[in-house]
Amino acid sequence: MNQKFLKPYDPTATEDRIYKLWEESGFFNPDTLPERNKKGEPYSIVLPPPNVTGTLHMGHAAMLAIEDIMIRYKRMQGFRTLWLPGTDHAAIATQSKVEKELEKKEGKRRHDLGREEFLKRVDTFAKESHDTIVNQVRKMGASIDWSREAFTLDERRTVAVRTAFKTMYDLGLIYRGHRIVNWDPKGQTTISDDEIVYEERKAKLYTFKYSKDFPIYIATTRPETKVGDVAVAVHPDDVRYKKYVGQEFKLDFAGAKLTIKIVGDVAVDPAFGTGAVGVTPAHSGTDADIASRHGLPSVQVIDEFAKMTSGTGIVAGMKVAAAREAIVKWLEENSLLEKTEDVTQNIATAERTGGIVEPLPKLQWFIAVNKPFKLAHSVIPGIKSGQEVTLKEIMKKAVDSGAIKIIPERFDKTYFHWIDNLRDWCISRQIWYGHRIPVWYKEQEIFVGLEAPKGEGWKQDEDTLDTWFSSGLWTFSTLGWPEQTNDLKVFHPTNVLETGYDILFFWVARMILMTGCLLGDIPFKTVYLHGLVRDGKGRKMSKSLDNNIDPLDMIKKFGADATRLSLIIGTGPGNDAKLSEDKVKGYKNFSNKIWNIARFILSTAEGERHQGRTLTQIAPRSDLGVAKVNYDPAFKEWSETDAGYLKRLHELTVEVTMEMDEYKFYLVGEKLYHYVWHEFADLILEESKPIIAGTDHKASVSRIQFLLHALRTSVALLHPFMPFVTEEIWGEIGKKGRDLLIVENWPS
RNA sequence: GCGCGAUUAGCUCAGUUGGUAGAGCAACUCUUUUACACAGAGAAGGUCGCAGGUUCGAAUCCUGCAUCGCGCACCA
Repeated sequence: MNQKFLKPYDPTATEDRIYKLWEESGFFNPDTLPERNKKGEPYSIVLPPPNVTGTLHMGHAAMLAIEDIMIRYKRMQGFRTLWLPGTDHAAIATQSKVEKELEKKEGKRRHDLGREEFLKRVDTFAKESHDTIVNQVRKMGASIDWSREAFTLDERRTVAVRTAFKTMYDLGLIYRGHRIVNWDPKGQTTISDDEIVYEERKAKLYTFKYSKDFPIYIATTRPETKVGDVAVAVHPDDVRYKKYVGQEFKLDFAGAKLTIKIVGDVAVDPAFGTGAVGVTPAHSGTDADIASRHGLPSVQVIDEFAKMTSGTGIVAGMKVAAAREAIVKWLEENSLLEKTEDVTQNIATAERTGGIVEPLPKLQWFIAVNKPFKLAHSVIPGIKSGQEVTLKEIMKKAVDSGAIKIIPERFDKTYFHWIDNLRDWCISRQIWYGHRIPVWYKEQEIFVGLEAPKGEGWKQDEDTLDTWFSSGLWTFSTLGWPEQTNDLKVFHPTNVLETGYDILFFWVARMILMTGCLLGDIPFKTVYLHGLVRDGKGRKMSKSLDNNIDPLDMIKKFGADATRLSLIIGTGPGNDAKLSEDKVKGYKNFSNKIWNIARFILSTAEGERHQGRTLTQIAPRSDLGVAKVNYDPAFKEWSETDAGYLKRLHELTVEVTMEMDEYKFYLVGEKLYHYVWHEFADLILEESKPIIAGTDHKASVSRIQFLLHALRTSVALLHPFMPFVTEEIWGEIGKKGRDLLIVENWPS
C-alpha cells in the first residue's frame, strides 16, 4: 500500500498533480478521447463566459461544479464530450471598472486618454483578469477543453458579430431609429430595459396647474419635466374634462413658453391623481406614445448630463434635482400648487453604475422583435423554412414546442411573460469597450458590412454593441460560425446550458433569439438554471457586508472536492443556496472518510492471499457493473450476506443513474454520501472486521472481494462530484497501467 | 396590479404518482493501544405556516388567508 494512505487525505498535495495528469491525458478534448468516446454520441456544453472584471465568486464555483458533474458523468458513460470555455468582455461592466481605477489612481477620465489609449488599458486589465479566472477554473477541477477557448471580443468572434449584424440588418431586423431610450447619465450611455433595476423610494406627488387661467389640475412627481409639456391627456370618456378636449392653451410656465393641447387618450387612468396627465413626449415612453397618437411635437428639456436645456425659463442650466425644487417654489409663489402628497415610487436606476435613468429621445440602433420576416431555413418545431415569423414568435416557439426544456419548469412562465412584455431591443451603447458597430457613414450614404468600405471619407459609427449581442451568439460563435466547421456540425445545438436564473432574460432568451434568427435552430436542448449562492444566514454575498466567501480560499482550506460537494448538496435547481464554511468543512471530513475506507480495504486486501496472489491483484479494475462481476472463478460464490450487499449496491447504482439523468445532483450527492459513510463504512466495514479476522477463509475472501468492488463502485459514482480524491484512490485500487478514472465506465 | 417561489427537527434541506414524517450539521451521553477523533456507538428532537374542503387516509390534491423572498408591469 502506498505510504501516503497512512496520513490524512491532503487535497493541496494532490489536486494540482491530478489536474495535470488529466490535462496531459488529452481527455478534456473530444478529439483525443479514448476510442469508445470518439465513437460515442456527442455531448456538449459551452461555459457561460465569466466577465473579465476580476475574479470568480461562489456563484461561478457552483456553475463550474454542476457543469463538470454533467460532463464527467457523460464522459464516463462513453459520450463524445465537449465542454468549451471562454470569457466575456462584458462591455459596460469592464469599462466602468477600469474607469473607476483610472479615476482613483491617476485622477483621469477616459476622455483624457482618448479612445485608443483607453482601450489599451482595458485590454491589459482584461488580460490579467482572464488569467486569474482561468487559474480559478482549473483549481475547481473543471474538465474543460482549453484548446477551444474563446473570448467574446477576439478575432473570430468579431467576424461572427459583424456577420450577425449584417445579416439581421439585411433582413430588416436591425434598424436605426430616433426613440425614447433609457439614458444613464452616470455611465453616459443608453442601456436596455433589462439593465434597469427598480428601486423603491419615497417621492412627492405634486398637484398643480400650469397657470391661473388653465382649467385642469395635473399631478406629477417630476415638476421639472413639465417645462417640456405639449399636452394634457384625459380619458376620452371622463365627464369632468370632456368639454376641454381639442382646446389649445398658450401659456407661460416658470418662464417657459408652452403650447398645451387637451387630448383624449385611453391610456389615461381617470382614477389616478386628478385623472389628467401632463404629456412630456421627450422624457417619458408612455407620453411619447400618446404624443405620436395625436401628432404632437416633442420638446427635449433635459440633456445627457441630466441638466435642463436652454429655453426652459427659470430652470435653464440647472441640474434636474435643483430644477425640481425651483419649479415647486415657483408654483407655491404663484399659488398654483394645490397639494403635495407622499408616495412611494419605483425609480429606474442603471444596473452597473447606479445612476438614475433618464428617458431621452435619441438616435440608436434597435432589434425589431415584432417585425415579420422570412426565416429562410428552420428546424425549429412549428416553424417551417421560408415561413414569415417575428423574433418574438421564434423565442416562444422554441420553448413551447418542447424543443427547449427549462429546468426547473416553473421558469417557463417567467420566460413567456417576459416575451409578452418585450419591446424592441436597443443594442447601441455610447461606450468604447466592445464591438464597434459595423456601420460606416459618408454624407447621406450608409454602409453595413464586415470591413470598412473602400474609398475616402467613410466614418465608422462611434457606438459599440450591447455586450449581450455577442454573448447571444455564444453557442455557435465558439464553434466557428459563420464558417461551417466540423465542430458546428457535431456539437450544435449544445445539450445543456447551465446558468443562473438571474440571466434568463439577459442571456438565455437572447441566445434563443439569435440562434433562431441566424441558424433557424435552437442553441441548446436543456436549460438548467441554478440559484444564487448566499451566505450562511441567507444574505447576498457583498463587499459592503464583507460576507464574501472566496472559492480559492475554501479550496485551499478544505480542497476542491469538498468545495464542490458543499455547493451541490442541499441545492435544487432554481433555488438559492446557503453556504457556510462549516458546510465545506463537513465535506472535507467526507473526503478523508473515503480516504480511510480505501486505506482499510487496501491494507486488508493486501494481507489476504489466495493462490499466492493478493486480492488486489486478482480483482480486475474495470469490473464495476454487478452484472459484469467476473472475479476469479474460485470466488464466484458470494456469501449470502455479500450477495445481498451486492444487490443493494446495484440498486443504488440504478437509482442514482436515473437521478443523474433527471439532473437531481443534490439527491445523488446526498445518497452517495449517505451510502458510503453510514452504510458502507459504519455497517459493512465494521461488520467485516471479525469476518476477516476469523477462520472461515471462504467468507473472508468473499467479503474482501465485495469491499474492493464496493470501493471501486463508490469511487466511480462519486467521481463527477469529487474528481480529485476519487482519481487519487483509483490509482491504487486496481491493475496498473489502465486508464484514468475520468474515462472509466460509469457503473451499471 | 399580474405572476412565481418558500414556509417540515435548533440550523440547512429532502420527501417522486396521497398510505403512520427523513438526511446532514449542531447540541446531548458514552467510547481513545480501533481504517479514520477530519472518528465510532447511543439516545433525543417535528400537532409538516394558519383555516377550511376532497378522501377510508393529506406534508403531498383543492380553496382562502398570513408571513418572507423574487420576477414583470405601472409608476402622471
